[in-house]
Amino acid sequence: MGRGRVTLKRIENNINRQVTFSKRKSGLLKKAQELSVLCDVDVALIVFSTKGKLSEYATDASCLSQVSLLNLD
Amino acid sequence: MGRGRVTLKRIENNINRQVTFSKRKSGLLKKAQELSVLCDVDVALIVFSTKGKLSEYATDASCLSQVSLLNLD
DNA sequence: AACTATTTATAAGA
DNA sequence: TTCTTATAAATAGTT
Repeated sequence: MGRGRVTLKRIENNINRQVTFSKRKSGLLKKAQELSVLCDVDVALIVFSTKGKLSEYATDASCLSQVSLLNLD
Repeated sequence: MGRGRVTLKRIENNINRQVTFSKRKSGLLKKAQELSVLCDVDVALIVFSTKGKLSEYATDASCLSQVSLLNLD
């Protein structure tokens, strides 16, 4: 999307990678929420960074609490 | 997207809900994979249906194997 | 952090 | 239900 086509390859520039991460993480969370509401299903999504869990989303609280535990190891 | 705007509300028509579920699940999985590759992070995504786990995705195999176990309860 | 040109996703339709 | 197409939504590069 945007001004150029996406190349499925690690973004080497640290700044650009961080910016893209922030933008796309938001988009992914939104899409997950939409799928859940529109189709009446539970969704669990966890995005890790090299330093640990950064973001999570789930429609079912109990499911999320269980999934979250995975990152505590 | 598409021919009309999205209304964040459960799709009541069963056929339409199934079709939308199939399309959007694919899109969500693709986006999750892209985020992982572009930004070099691990992502775990699970989509449940009322009848059980339907789809999963994770960049880290060990993470996925653990997450998958959650649905066996 | 905002903007906007374009790409991508997708709601309807065939 | 797989393919097409018009259009909404996401977003890459820019400011």
